[in-house]
Amino acid sequence: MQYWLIKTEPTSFSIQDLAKAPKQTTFWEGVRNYQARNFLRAMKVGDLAIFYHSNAEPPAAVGVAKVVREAYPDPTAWDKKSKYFDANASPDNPIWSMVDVHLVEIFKRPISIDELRGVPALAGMEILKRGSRLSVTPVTATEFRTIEKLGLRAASAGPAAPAADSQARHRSPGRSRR
DNA sequence: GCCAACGTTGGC
DNA sequence: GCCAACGTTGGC
Repeated sequence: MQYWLIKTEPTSFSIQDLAKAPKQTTFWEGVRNYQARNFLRAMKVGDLAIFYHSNAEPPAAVGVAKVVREAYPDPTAWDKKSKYFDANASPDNPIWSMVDVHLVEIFKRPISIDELRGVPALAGMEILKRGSRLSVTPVTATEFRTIEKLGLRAASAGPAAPAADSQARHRSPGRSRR
């Protein structure tokens, strides 16, 4: 049993999309990085993954998904109409893999990257490192449980609890670079 | 919109 | 096989 973190841009595919998908299951297609692909191939049925929204406001861990089918060829690689098309891939030489994942739970509140960074037990996580770009990374059992526990804890009363539709918040101008 | 970090590409 | 140029990612 292994734990993972899978990253997606919610404008492309969000955990809400997964909740609405048939059988709340989807193909995790489009991974086009060898290291991430190799992690996909190491996934076993029953493995659990933190579902993370990148390029979101805020970037956050938003739920948990479960691997329900192990790696098999990703056909979008030889679909010329797909944005994931790779001219070097073919049914005979798939190159890229995907897994199927099923929704386990949507967190009661998103755990933002800022909050994750504030948890000492999560300090070693790949996703929190500057310049981390891998869309699939392993996490330890402790990291997984720590994030899940935060996510399942009801939002505390007060302004810190973001409403589900607070996406319209815009960035403040003039932020200084670190 | 900016730009650091990183992977990939291609000339040599 | 090196490495500069280039493209992409993703937090800010």
